Amino acid sequence: MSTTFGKGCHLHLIDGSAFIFRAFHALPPLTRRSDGMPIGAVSGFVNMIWKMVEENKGPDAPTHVAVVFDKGSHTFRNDMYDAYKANRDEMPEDLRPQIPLTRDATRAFSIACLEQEGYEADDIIAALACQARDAGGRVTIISSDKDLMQLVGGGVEMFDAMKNNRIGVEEVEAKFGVGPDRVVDVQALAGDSVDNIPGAPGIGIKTAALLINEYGTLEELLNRAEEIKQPKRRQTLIEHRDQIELSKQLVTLDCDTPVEVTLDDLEVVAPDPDKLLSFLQEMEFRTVTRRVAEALGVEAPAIEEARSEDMPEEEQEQLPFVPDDYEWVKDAAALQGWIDRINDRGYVAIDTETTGLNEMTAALVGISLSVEPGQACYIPLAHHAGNGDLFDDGKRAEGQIDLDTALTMLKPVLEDDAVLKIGQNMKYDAKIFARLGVEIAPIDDTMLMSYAMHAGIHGHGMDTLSERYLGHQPIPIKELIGSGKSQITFDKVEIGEAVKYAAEDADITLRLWQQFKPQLHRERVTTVYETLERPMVPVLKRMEMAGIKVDRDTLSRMSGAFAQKMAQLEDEIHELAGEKFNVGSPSQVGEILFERMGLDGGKKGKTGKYSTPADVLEDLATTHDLPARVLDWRQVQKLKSTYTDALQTHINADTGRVHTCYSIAGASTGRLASNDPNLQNIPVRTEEGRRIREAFVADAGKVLLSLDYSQIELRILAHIADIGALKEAFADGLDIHAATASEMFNVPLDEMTPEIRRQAKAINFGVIYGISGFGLSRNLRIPRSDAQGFIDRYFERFPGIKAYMDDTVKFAKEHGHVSTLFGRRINTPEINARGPHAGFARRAAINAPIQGTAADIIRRAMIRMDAAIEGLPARMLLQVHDELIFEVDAGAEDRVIDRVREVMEGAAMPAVKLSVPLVVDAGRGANWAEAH
DNA sequence: TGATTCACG
DNA sequence: GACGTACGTGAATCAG
Repeated sequence: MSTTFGKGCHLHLIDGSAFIFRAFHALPPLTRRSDGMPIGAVSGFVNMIWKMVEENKGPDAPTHVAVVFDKGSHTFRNDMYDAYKANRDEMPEDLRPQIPLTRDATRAFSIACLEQEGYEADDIIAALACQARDAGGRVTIISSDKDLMQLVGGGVEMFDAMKNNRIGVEEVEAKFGVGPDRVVDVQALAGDSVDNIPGAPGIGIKTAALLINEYGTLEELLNRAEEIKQPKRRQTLIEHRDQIELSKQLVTLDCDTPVEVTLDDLEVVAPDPDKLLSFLQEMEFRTVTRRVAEALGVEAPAIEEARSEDMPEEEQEQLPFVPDDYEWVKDAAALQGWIDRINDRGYVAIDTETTGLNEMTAALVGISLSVEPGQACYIPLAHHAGNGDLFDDGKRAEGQIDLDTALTMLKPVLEDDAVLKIGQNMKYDAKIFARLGVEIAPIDDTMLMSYAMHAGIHGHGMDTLSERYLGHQPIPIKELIGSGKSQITFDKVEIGEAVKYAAEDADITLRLWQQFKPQLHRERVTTVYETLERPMVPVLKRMEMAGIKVDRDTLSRMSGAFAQKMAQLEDEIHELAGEKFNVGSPSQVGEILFERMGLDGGKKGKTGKYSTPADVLEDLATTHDLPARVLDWRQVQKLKSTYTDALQTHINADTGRVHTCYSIAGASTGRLASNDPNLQNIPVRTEEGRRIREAFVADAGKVLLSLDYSQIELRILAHIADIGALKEAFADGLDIHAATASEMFNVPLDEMTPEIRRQAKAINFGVIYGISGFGLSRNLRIPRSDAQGFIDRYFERFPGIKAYMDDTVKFAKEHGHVSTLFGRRINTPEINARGPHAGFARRAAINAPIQGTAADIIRRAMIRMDAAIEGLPARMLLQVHDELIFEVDAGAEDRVIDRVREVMEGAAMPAVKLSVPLVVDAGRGANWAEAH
């Protein structure tokens, strides 16, 4: 059995200590039910280890594996430098007792568990990685710690398990600006605040990389420090030479660290089910116990517990999933049996299978139902006998009910007010049924329930929810229909297989519903679900099915013109460059600009390629023609490919209209998202782009109306943060940006200049986004210190803003979420993270209540709109975050505008009484360009 | 498939 | 003291 480590072997070294800290900080505090012992970090650690085990089963599976931990707080580095890691916080009280348990967990998985007094995990990892590499094997270090990046190369790479990123030589170069072999030199110069490595004061990674690349090595640099031109750098390097050399010693990992094991000791061993499961049972990890047992093919041990009200549902015992138990409904009698059961119950989980993802064109293939966990059926309606290949004669498969018969039988139940229909993403099924003349109602939707509770934590697709809350991975659709070119439609799937897949979906949906329903109350989001999520389903269903008329000829003409212009620009660009290249390739553009032409400002991205975003090209365009032409080319190319070409393909053959699909649970803030096609990003900011809106037209004899909220987010900010000056300006109907400018810069309104107003406008927007001096300076293209000055002044004049920001962040840190004025919850799981994403999470938390409240308001307006315009010859077609588009009979415009405006302006009431007025602007025209 | 770029609010 | 930063989306394209 035992082999000697060598060529063909693959060693996985898991940075256990890093795993534990990430688990501890990423997860909510969790305690063992029987005795209250904190076990959140152990749980996260176990899940991560299990994930590594499960995900590394392929041909690239490790042959050897170890989890490596830090041991003790005193290492040989402290002897060299007593301030080493001195700024580390004490280990949190809740974490300390969990440390030994993570060792137990590792051993329970039958994985080697390594730690050595006086050494850090990094040292052991380094020694083993070197040994394995030298023996001709491959090594993957599972960690994202930059201190380990020096080891990369020559068969050693890293893997960031959180981000699922491989870290190879290129990634290291992207981070440090030098190869792995010189990483320690850069680290020695740049230092590290986290580990308290001093480095050279005033020198960061960028500068360090620059110096090392120029001089080759740190030693060479220090020896020739006198030659450095910049006086400050020269002085720093000479003065702090000792400190820099010490830093290098501190960060350097030693391949010769004595380790107490050999590589052969680390050979992968299959876990012993008894040992592993009894550990998991002892920890009382229900979900992972079940999952592991399932994977190992043994029965999960029971975990004793008293079912109690406050116990999270996801931890409760549940029935296994047994695909063979699902029923294939072959005739009307069997279907009647299910209908009787549904009527008895008063509810049913339902799912439809169709030939495609587009509800406007897909055909119904079958329906699945479930009324009790574990019990579900599939009613095939339009399956083919063959599999779509050459020998397929297109015959109907046996054992199916006729579609009309089935629908006639089901329609009374599906439309019965007394029977609740439960689905996952019900808008989809409701649209399919609507096309067949069935108006399904009332409904519940597990996707929307999850969204009300878990927005910001994870997605809300069925696979995610099932894995997370039922501990069960559903049969992947790919196993039935394949993927890519050879993909088949569901009607070609053999019915026996379809039953297992489709009925399972109904089963899962029902189980999720049973779990989520009481949770909504506990999480205090029932009102959000019932007033802001669920009612959107019929509203959006109608809008999407209505679609908007798009004139193909207009688009086609524009495409032609754009093609000509692109060709012309391309010639000019090649001429200017003196060679032909792909203008559509940012990296090739970068090479031309920054290498051939030798322009400054070239930045490389993660992939080591030049990056050439518009703002960079704009700067270059002031002095050169080529970047200006590239910008022009890109604009035209965007308009053509994304809009004038692509939109034509979305025109429905039957209706002649474009039917977008809104995702209700897509954006974490409560906004809708529009896709296939996205009609929320049709150009408007440039004259050329705006003309695309001319292709969105009203039907004959009709007119398009556009009504949009004026400055809704700033108004909400003024209300929430209670800014008197802003509220007064809104109440008086002033130009808000001019009023802000006036207040900030002491300029009377009648002396306001466009430039000053522009700056105030940028600040107003910046505040909504969680402003920073850097961001504002880049936006306004002014020095950072000036930008910071503006912000300081803004906070001084409107102190409520700063208070709002601080309070919001504080709330998020304490509760893990923020809320809108209407109670919508946006979770902020990253808010307590450290490192670069901390800033993102902070700004997102500041923005979410504002953006989310605006989203809630327009949702409320949309939900009331159908009743409000009933009897008027008008249909609501589109929503673009703060704008609604209607199609109305010519002549009815004024009446509709009055009614719609009233609903929109009063949409917050009565739930929230805003202290600022909401104002709605209206436009009308034969097309969207005119109406806007 | 991920990175880059750019369209919108 | 340095680092990297506006918030939220979807889609097309390049390149590996």
